[in-house]
Amino acid sequence: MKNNKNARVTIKDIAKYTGYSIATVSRVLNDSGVFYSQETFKKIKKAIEDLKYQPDAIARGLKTKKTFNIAFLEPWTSEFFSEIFLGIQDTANQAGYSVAIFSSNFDKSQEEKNISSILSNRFDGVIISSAILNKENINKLISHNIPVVIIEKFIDLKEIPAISIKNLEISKKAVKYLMELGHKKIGFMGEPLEVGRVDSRFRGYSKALEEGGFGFNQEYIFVNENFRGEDYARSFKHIIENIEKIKKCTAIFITSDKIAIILIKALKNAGLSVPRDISVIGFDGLEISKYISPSLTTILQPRYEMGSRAMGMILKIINGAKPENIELKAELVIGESTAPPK
Amino acid sequence: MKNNKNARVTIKDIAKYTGYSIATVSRVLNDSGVFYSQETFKKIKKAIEDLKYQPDAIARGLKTKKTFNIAFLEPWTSEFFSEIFLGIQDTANQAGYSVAIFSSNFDKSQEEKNISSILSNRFDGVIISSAILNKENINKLISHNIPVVIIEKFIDLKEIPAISIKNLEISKKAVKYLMELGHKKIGFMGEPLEVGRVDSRFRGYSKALEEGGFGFNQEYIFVNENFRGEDYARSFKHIIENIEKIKKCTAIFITSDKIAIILIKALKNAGLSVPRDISVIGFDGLEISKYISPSLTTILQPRYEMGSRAMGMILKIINGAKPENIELKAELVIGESTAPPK
DNA sequence: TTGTAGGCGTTATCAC
DNA sequence: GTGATAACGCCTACAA
Repeated sequence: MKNNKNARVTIKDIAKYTGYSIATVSRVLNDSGVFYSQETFKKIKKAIEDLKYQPDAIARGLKTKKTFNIAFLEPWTSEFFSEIFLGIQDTANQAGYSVAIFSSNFDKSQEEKNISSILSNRFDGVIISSAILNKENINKLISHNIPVVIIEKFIDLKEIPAISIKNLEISKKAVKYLMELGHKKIGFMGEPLEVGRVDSRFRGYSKALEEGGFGFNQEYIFVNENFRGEDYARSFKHIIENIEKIKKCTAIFITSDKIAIILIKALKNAGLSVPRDISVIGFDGLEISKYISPSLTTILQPRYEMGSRAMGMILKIINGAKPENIELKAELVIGESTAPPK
Repeated sequence: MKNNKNARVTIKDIAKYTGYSIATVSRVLNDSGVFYSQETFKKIKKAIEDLKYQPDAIARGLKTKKTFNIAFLEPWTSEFFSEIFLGIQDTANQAGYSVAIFSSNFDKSQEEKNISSILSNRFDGVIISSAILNKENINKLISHNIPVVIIEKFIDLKEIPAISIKNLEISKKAVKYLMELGHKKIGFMGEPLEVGRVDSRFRGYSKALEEGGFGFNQEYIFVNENFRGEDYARSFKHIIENIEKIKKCTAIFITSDKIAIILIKALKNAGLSVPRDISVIGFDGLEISKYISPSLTTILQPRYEMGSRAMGMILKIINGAKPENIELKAELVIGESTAPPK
């Protein structure tokens, strides 16, 4: 039963090999009930083994309209997304789905291509944890009726279920912690407010100051385009250029561990030490943040859970339900980068 | 021309909408020559716009046996793989291919699932930059005649084209650099030799010692299972437990930046300072390594190029050629973590 | 319990 | 230049 070339083994080959019809083979393949005898089942299963048959998801999908593939959109394959992805994958696998990652590399036209590929390949669902650079793209997905869930990003479409952490609450808590240490000149540093959930983090920061009876000081706000993306050097340069202003703070609350790490380096370059001269709080709770010196005080996001819950939402939508938005709790982890002001 | 439900717009709809046959529509779609008039072309193009038609890659793939999808296998979505992926993607896109990432999360059964999904979904090529935990899996791919290329991993199958850096050469150079600084007690730390290309790195280390007239000292070798994977805590613990032995070295060459960073922290915990007490050289050249203190002396791998060349090899195989193995040059980047012994 | 046949959305081989 | 029509590999009524 050798095919001349390397032609795929199909359901037809199994049928010929066993003497059954393709219909029966298909039934066994799909285990879809009891419409075959034990013997038939065994014989066909054996043939599948013998011939190393691999079902053709493409042909199947064409017929069934289901591919059992989920797409995960991230901006960059960084450590931050690893555990989110792990959570997604575990939950997906359990339900019989596979998940493929699409990275936009912060590029608009790449995002376009990814969306187009997802559409063409009929993914059954899309989990987005990447800034959508072009809103049109998301409309394409929903207009094709593909279930979409957003993780920790702001998108002003109420129909799309979202999952995020309690950014405002935890940010407030972090800043209050700084206040409790005795800090009065507390800065805020991060990407532009429209990125991710930076706006909520900023509101948490403001709220904490307000509730603490502190005035809001524009001088202490370091929100800048240069912090966007993955260009470490650009962030570093920007900090160096603004070091004099930054030095006026005794503590800074930052929207990511990455920027926090860069800041600490820049301060050191300028002859300042963390936390002796300035305290620093990051955001994300990356593993690496525990192993640098000083280790970071940071906000740990429950990444695995964010992923698995997001996938759970997708499954709900696939099953016709309408999931509620979810807000998970984050945790303030105290490291070595914060101390009372001198 | 509204379909009752959200049915996909098909080539048939376009045909009906324009009055042409599906055959003609297909021709225009594929731009496959000049077998239609300008007018036909325009009309059909317009209809595609009007109806927001998205070609169905699934149906197309069923017929053509080509999906124009490439799979990239990584063990974990870390920063290290970002640029490799970027290189792959750029080259793939240029040739009209999309690439999806599959992460095994260091899990054998997940790897199994990924391979199975890739097979079922008929990916046109697979780029592997993940340890293959089960060799059977790779055989599945080649027995299905799917082009495979390996990046920076050791796999004992001569038929599979591989791309890597000159591990031996650059490792030797790094260790010689330590010797030039005056170090005599130089250690080697990393994952078991069968991981990735650790064996070549170890050979480079040994060779440098040998050529320098140094004896090889088993006491200075810290190769251990605990350095495998992404468990920072486990690596840290292992180092702490062996700190007395490690202290006997005045310099250590390490197989990854990640372990190097953890080592520096552990040494600090033990009251030792890098590079004052011990010099450290990492491997990979991650961005973050420049922004910790001390910044790492490390070996920079040309990640983007590794990716784009790997994709180039896949394209060659698809076109029927047999690509040669490639060895790229890496670069020793001097940071703050190395100094003469005290 | 099993087989026949039509169709999923395309492409490709024929005719016209 | 354009239009029927048969595949591609699978699923699924409908028959038997």
